[in-house]
Amino acid sequence: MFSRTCEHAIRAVIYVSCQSAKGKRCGIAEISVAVDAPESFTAKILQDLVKKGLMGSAKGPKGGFYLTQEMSECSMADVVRAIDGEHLFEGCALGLRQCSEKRPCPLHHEFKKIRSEIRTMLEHSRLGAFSDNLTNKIAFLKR
Amino acid sequence: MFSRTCEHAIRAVIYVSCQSAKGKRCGIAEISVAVDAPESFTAKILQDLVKKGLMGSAKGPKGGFYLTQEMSECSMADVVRAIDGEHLFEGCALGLRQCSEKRPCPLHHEFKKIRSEIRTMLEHSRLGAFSDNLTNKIAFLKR
DNA sequence: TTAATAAAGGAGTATTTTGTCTTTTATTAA
DNA sequence: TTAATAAAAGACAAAATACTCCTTTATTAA
Repeated sequence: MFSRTCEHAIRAVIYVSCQSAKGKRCGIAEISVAVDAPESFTAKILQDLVKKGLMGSAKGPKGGFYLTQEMSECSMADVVRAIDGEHLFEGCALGLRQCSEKRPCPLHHEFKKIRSEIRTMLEHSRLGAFSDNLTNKIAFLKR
Repeated sequence: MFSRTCEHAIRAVIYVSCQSAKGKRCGIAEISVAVDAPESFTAKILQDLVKKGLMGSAKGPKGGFYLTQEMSECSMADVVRAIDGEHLFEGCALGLRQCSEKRPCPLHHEFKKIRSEIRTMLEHSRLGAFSDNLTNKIAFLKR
């Protein structure tokens, strides 16, 4: 569904969002432990998210990663798009480059529904929406 | 969604099903052209499907691949399972190894629905069901 | 019974994805 | 202004996936 990189990204972003909600910045060391992802790889992924404006970062002591209020209103779909691109939302299930309504693959109509549900679901999930469940241990991030 | 290998597998199996419906066996050369997939790779993939009983094959002249009546009643889910394993149906969207109802990842409940729809859709798609649309050029397989 | 055909099997190569390591740059505070 | 901290950047390394090629085995039919 998502690339592994994207899985790491989503877990990290949720963790950071959760910490930001408590007014805390966090460093990669802390994040990578919290979401059980390789540290340097996580660093690279977050770098990417920062470049794409989905996360904030500050260098030096007291630095770290964070989400602004605005960022925490971004959707999961934005994160997925930033890392994996449009593929999940647009791509043909059978890999046909020019699969379309007019020239559909045999699974096109069935998958259309699924894809649109995935999209809708991800578009409606705000990054900030998961903090509470995490904080109250109703949801988990460790692999 | 599916691995590329699995995309090739599904396209090939649909093509073979379609030919079998017309009483024709087909060789890898023909299949790989029809579904626009690399020939030797397709050969390997079909080998796998044959081993797993989802397709039949015969060596020598007049040989080739085919689906029996019984095989054409298998589901797309069977093909996906044979190639990509259970992951699509079971795996956690965020890659948590022990994501479950009791210890869910933050997206667990949202994804549960999606996954079950994917499964249902694939379980209900019989391999034999696509021949007509292909034959009548209502659906296509070329990448 | 031999030649031709076609899949099976095995041992690779190539590409992409995942992940690491080291150096550089920016920020803070003593 | 210097030492410590922490992210950014860039160049690699490892692993997984995608794909190829060559040899072997089975089948058919002349």
